Amino acid sequence: MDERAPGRLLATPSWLVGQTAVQSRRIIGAAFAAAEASGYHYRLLLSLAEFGPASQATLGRRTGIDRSDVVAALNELSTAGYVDREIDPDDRRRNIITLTAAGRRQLERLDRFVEAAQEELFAPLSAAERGQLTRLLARVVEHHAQAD
Amino acid sequence: MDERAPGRLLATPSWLVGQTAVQSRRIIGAAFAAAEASGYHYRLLLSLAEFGPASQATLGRRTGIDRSDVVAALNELSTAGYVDREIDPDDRRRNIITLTAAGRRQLERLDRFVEAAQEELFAPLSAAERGQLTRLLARVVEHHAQAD
DNA sequence: CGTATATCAGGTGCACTGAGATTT
DNA sequence: CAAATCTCAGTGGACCTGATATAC
Repeated sequence: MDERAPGRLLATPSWLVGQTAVQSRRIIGAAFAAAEASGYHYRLLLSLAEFGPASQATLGRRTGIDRSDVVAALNELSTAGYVDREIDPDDRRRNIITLTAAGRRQLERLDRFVEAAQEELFAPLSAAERGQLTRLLARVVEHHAQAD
Repeated sequence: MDERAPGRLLATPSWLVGQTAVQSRRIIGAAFAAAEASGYHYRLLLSLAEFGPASQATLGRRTGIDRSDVVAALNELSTAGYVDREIDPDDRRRNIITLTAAGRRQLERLDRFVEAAQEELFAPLSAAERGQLTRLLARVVEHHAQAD
């Protein structure tokens, strides 16, 4: 029984990226599920920690999460007590989302999961190679982020 | 309005991989949809072209597609006339899937889409850098393929 | 007025799970 | 018997669309 992948797939970067993303979701998704969190939660908490309070629309643009999913994820984060949501008095269309102390602690927990997941996912690569990979992909991602 | 992504995300390889995969699906998915195809179709046709006729279980293992999705995708490929499906006389549990001439032509069409998509997706990278990226990711994918 | 924001309802592609029927 | 194969029904997370109400 031959289970090799087709050689042309193994030479196609877009397929390799997709397969790596699958592994990534398996590893990180399991850890996040155990913490009753999600990738959306992590991205939102991270953005709030780095840039401070923001409106939902801004959070969506910063994290690449759809406006519609931002609503749902913030509902969950809010009922868990990780963020506060209040109307902006200067522009009553907006909600101002603020990270709570509990939210900061949750982010630190999730950070450890993410850290461990990198280790597992990129186990075959040296630190220098991981740096290479990160720089190459960052250029690709930034290139497409500008085209919108 | 600040729309920068959090710096820690841009330094997290698993997130970069995921974002690149999203762009990849956008670009290739659109082309495949126009050809009434899918990523599953491409992978299956490619595997058949490289290794010849195979059972559905073998196809699933080679392409990383779930046995359940192999059934559905082959239904579509079969009604489109791109593959033949017949019972293996030596083991009547198995179906032997064979690529037709039309399937080979369809694969060539899809190949051109995939080729063009690589160009668009990895536009900011030189040929040498794309080679680097491919080699790094191939090692990651093969590492996780062995662990099953 | 047009634009931006927040919300809700739904749709899709992809990976996956569980169960059943058949054959080895 | 156990194990493998094929099939079907359904789940779930992530991404995306369209429509609505409100405020600027």
